Amino acid sequence: MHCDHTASAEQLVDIAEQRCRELGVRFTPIRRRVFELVSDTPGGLKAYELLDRLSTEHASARPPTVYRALDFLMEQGLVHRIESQNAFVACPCPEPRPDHHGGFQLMICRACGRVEEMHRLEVTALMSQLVAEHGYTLERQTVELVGLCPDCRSAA
Amino acid sequence: MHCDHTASAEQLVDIAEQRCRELGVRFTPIRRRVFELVSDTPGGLKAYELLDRLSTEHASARPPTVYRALDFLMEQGLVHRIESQNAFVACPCPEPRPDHHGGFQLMICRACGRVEEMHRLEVTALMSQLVAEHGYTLERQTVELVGLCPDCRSAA
DNA sequence: ACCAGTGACGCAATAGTATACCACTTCGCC
DNA sequence: GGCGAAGTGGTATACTATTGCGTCACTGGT
Ligand SMILES: [Zn+2]
Ligand SMILES: [Zn+2]
Ligand SMILES: [Zn+2]
Ligand SMILES: [Zn+2]
Repeated sequence: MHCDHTASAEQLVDIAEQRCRELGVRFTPIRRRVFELVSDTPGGLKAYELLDRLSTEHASARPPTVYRALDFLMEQGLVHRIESQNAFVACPCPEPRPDHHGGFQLMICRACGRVEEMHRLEVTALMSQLVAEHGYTLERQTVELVGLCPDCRSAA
Repeated sequence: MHCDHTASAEQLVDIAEQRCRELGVRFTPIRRRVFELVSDTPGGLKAYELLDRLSTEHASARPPTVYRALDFLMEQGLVHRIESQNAFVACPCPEPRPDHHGGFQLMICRACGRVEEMHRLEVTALMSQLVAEHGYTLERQTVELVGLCPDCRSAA
């Protein structure tokens, strides 16, 4: 039920490559590099920060370059968008599943920017029930929880 | 526990005015008009749409004009931001409370754009528990649920 | 090996969202 | 009336994201 989310950035890249092969989609050098950069940044990366870093080694990079790569990675469920911050974070799951795609929760430290991802079925269940009470169906959930992480809390 | 959310736009404006008086903050003509425009739009309004509408009657309106008004209204809890859409929606609560401020959930129809607001304590409780298990504190939650409303579902 | 079809990329322009800054006015208070 | 704080006008700019089009590279079938 819980996957462990302890994979290193390198491991995530290997897993992503493997996964793309299985799905028959192309993990091109640009996509790979973008995924590496996002994976290396625990707090998530803004698109133009990403562009800056990518530019240093890939001079022809432009906004569409990074947005296209991010769109691809999001479609594969390898990267998620943090809506409340216009930022992008790598999915830490070693084995992203389809049901996970629209059903994860992010926990964000407002002090240090750490982001942790959860995918708790109870949350999805509660949300489904909630919307059902109003006659809605649930297709996608955005859940972003902002607070203080243990480290920052004890520092304060 | 549940407030009814059936107030008309006019009623919401009156309530907001009353509320600002109580709090000792100024419900200026610009702020009032922005709140009216947002309240009149059930699916929420984008900032520049709002600017367009405001401009027709208030020629000197500029982006800062509307963002300042929106910031004020959000501080008072009269308007919420829909993070996943860069849009703003009026809080339908006749009596917004402080605990409500960071603890509401939005249900959004992807077909017609309707937005309904809920503030269910069970959700906040579950989120608090969830983050507590990871040692975090919870200060603010963004919960946006996208799906089909009853009308759009039966139409499909 | 050849070719057509598709998808990825390079590149320029533009659309859309939000803030910084400074001057001036209005308000509430003394 | 004088004062400080808050609100507004106005300009500029920063930040975020998409469109459109031409070209190139990979893929699959022949
Ligand atoms: Zn996971
Ligand atoms: Zn922290
Ligand atoms: Zn309410
Ligand atoms: Zn609908």
